[in-house]
Amino acid sequence: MGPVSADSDKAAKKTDKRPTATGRRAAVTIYDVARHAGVSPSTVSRALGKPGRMSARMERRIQDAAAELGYRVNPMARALPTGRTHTLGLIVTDFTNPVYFDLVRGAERAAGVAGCTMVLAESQESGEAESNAVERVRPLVDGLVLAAPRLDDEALTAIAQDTSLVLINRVVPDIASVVVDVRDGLTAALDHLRAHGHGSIGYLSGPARSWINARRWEVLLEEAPRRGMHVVEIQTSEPTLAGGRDALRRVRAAGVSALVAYNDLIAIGLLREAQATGLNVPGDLSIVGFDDIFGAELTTPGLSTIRVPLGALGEAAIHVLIGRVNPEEHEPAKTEFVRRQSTGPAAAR
Amino acid sequence: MGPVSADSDKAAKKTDKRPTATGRRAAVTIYDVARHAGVSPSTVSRALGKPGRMSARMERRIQDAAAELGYRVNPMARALPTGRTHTLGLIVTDFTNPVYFDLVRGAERAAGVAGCTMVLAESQESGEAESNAVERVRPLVDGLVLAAPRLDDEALTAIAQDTSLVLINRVVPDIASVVVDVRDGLTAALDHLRAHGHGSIGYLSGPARSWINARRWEVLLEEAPRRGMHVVEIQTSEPTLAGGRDALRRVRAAGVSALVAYNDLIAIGLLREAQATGLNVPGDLSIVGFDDIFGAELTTPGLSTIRVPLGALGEAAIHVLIGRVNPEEHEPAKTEFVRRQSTGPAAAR
DNA sequence: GACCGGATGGCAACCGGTTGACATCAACAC
DNA sequence: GTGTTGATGTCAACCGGTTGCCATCCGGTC
Repeated sequence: MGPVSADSDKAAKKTDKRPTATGRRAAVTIYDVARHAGVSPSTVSRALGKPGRMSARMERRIQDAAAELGYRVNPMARALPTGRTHTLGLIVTDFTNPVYFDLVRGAERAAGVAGCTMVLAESQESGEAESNAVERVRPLVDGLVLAAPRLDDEALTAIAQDTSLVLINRVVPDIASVVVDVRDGLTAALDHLRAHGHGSIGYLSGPARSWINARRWEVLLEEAPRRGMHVVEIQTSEPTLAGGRDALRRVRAAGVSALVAYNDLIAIGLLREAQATGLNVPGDLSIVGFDDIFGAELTTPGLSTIRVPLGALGEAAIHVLIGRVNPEEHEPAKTEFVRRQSTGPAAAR
Repeated sequence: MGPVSADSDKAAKKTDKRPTATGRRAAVTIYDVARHAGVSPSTVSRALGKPGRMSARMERRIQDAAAELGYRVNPMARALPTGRTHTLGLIVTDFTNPVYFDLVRGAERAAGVAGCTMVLAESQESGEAESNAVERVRPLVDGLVLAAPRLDDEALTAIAQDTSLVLINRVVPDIASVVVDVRDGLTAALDHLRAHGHGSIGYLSGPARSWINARRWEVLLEEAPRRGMHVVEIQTSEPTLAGGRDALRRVRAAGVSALVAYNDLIAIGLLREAQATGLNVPGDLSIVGFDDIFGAELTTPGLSTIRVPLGALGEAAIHVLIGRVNPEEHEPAKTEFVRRQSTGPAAAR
């Protein structure tokens, strides 16, 4: 399994000709393979990259030589003339947000299957940081996935000009994107709440720049009145546990009996703050989260939530990016209401 | 997504851009900058990379030209002659394990500060997948961080031969590593349990190949007897919620009154399974987790656990890797016992 | 005025692949 | 025998930077 030929000490001086910055040994190149197989480097390149261009015997011989020497192509060197790096970038807003766990995994798996490696960056919920992250990875990658970007349409369009781009949970004209259809899950949640006597619900909103936040609110605005329910938007300071906690005052002031939150973090934050102040969930207040992150089922009561297939979303984004799936053909993933114990009958008033 | 740029003949523009293989515009090169500034490409390279080698006036002029054209160095092209890619790799065992999210963030931040980008891969708790992941990213990176690797010492040593390597929570002779000192947190947890009358505790162990699992167990073996406490190892099938749930039978059979788990996932799994079968935590069973992941404080009762400074660990690994910190000088991060509600007085027997 | 040495910028050879164009050669038809 | 053709392998020119070495120019000194 050793990638280094046994006589390397004999040729130590020669191998040492190009020590890398870290003082490691230089890798085997196609020139080494070519010499070993008695052909020219270009022939090696073709034997390895363009099957069928030459006689099967020659091809075989070269492949054997390559295997014997433990040759591995140098992605950098390959990228230079071809312009293709076989690397894909994924930029998320916040690494520590559990929402992204599955998304990152889905993307990484799909990339791996396609023979690509992933570079990852974080935009920290800020447009500027996001822009920097994009600029940093851009020259390195064949394509880029932005999850719930905070940049405006114009900036995204400019990026798409120079780089293939796929957005997750964001729609911008002429840019490919994969989105999840929130209607199914949301209507199921509304039906569930109405069946339990909730006539007036609050929406704990997410970041103002978030397209998916606007989308979720929009669907609620359509669907709640259709069911004879009132719905109000309640601002949160940030899409985190703290943001949920801070919203309790406004929730109580709003006088709603049930809430749908922009995400599970907000929902959990609110849940715990409500309990801390002596409220009973779901007795006094029903709470529905969004995403079904790790942790949503750990709370007591378990958080009812609208599950988003995050892994599938990440995977789909990569498939669209590498052209395996036509963006128009890509069917939005479905959401699903997961009933746990944080929702129940509305308190008699 | 048309692959052809429409205006390729508008080369008279300020930034003349040629179409590339992917149909995107080619980036500005040092040749463009050189022409624009009226100097040779090598001079541009030096002006941008080796300050002080030339007159300040010339340097300024070239920098201005570069800025005006929006020049950005091509990392691939730079990597070829120098052998330095300014990219670092991080390989974790499982993306969806919340343990890693702070670690990834810490690493990514440290890398960003050092002007490096991160590539990320997952080894799925298997030595073979880990090996593949290493092979894939290796030619791409200047250095590699392996978090809790499952490969054996020999394989790791072989990797370190060709690539700078830093391990997290694993010690192998002659390979740099950053580890966390579990003794502080563990002894605090033991003291806490003993003070509550627990004389016999169980250790819910982690993966057999995990160095840090062995380490945690070893410290328990040393410290528990020293306090007059008995301690037994209780196997788990996997370091996940399911692994914790499955262990309940063995826990009951062992007749211990308190448990320390290899990680929080196992602890939470056990906690919930115990509750599901009617046990009271901490009334019948005290449980201590490990790591303090997101979610540990969400359970009811909140999980007492031994906090590991994950973010600092990831950051430290990168600092060691890029040589900012001498591995010998690096002081192990401290762990800390976080008392919540899953631990309490031992039941009278 | 001739000489000298440091500062400055350019030439050209890489790094490790890819690829269009071409040389070579055997087989085959005429 | 010659001409044609297709299959096969090589040559050499890139891709976009970096860097050792050399040419030039400048001011200053004897």
